[in-house]
Amino acid sequence: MRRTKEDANETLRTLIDVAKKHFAEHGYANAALESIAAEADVTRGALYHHFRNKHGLFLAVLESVQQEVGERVEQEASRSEDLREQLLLGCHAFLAAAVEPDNKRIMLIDGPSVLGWDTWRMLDGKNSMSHLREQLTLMQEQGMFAEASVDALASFISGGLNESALRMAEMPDTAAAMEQTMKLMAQLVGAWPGT
Amino acid sequence: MRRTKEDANETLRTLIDVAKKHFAEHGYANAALESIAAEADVTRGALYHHFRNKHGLFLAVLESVQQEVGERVEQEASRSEDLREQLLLGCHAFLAAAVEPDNKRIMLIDGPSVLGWDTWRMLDGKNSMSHLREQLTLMQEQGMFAEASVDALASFISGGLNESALRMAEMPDTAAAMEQTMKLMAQLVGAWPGT
DNA sequence: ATATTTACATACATACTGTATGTATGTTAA
DNA sequence: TTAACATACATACAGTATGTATGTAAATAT
Repeated sequence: MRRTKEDANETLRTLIDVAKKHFAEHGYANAALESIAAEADVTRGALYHHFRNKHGLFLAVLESVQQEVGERVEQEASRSEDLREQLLLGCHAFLAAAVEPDNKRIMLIDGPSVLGWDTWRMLDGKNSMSHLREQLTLMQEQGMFAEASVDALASFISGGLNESALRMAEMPDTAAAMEQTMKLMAQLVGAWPGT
Repeated sequence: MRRTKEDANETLRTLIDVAKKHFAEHGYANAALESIAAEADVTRGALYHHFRNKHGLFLAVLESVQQEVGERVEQEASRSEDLREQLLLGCHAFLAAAVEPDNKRIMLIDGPSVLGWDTWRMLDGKNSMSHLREQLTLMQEQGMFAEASVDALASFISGGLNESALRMAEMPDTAAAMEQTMKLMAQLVGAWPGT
């Protein structure tokens, strides 16, 4: 039985991967730890060895998802030197990542419900949300978004993007939906007074 | 035992009210039907007589909440003749309603997770969301929001408002938070090209 | 080489949902 | 007016999922 430390890390990652799939597919509530463990070729005992409880497992999954999405956003945004373009590229990357079935439900739907909004927000703050706020702050320092509160703006945009992603995911032509949403974002960012 | 039809209606409404409280306080997952039934002075048998299952009870609760919020939004919006003002008044009413602890979690957090986003969206579409879309359509017919897709815009604003409400609810000074958010909304709506 | 910790498995307790069935009361129609 | 039926519950039970306590073999530390 008992394996080496590396093997343990592998089962841990396997558990996260399998759990991610199950959470995305069935939702948090309907994902059974028994099934997850079985598909990872361990028993629930192993799962409870690596994670405190179901919440802990979900937290690990969400962290992994958010980190990956955050990296994609940052990477795409960095392809431009223009602040406004950076923001738009970042939003595009976020939307593209968020509509993926594996990410959608975990990030946007079950996340706040399972962990509570404040915890979810803290996690989000360590990833995509923090980039957004930084970017908006920079832009405001350049005179954009005149008197607006950056925090309020960041929340609004973040929520708007989330809901847009969910809408996009339900539409038959995702590409067209993306274009609609990005055109809207461009108008929004471009039209702001004090630009 | 057995009561009249009116008594039955009363227990039904009591169940919804008590359930609303429990769902808001503990969240859907941690609200026990046993406790809800007990506080309504019936057994779970009565609950299962009136509702198909826990989802059914939650659905009834959410419908009640959304309808009430929708009415408040519509009423406030109707206090002006100006399309833009109507929109802002409606948003203000929505935010005011959404930050209330009893409504927040049910509407904005657990709703999509418990019922699935599509079902939640359908429900939302019968209430606040439909008003928003109608309003935006009217405004676009007057030349506002030039080329933007009304659907995409409605989703974005709706999501933005939801997230803003959640942020506001966490802030110590809700009134100040409301002002920030409304100033932002006003700028957003006022600054749009094609106005 | 032995002790101890680690990485699991197994067995069990608990809690909650859902269902099946029972029962008393209201309702309706002959 | 009463018999037949429907309604509004209560009670008891089964199923399922989480979580916990304990056991065990292998790896690691001493």
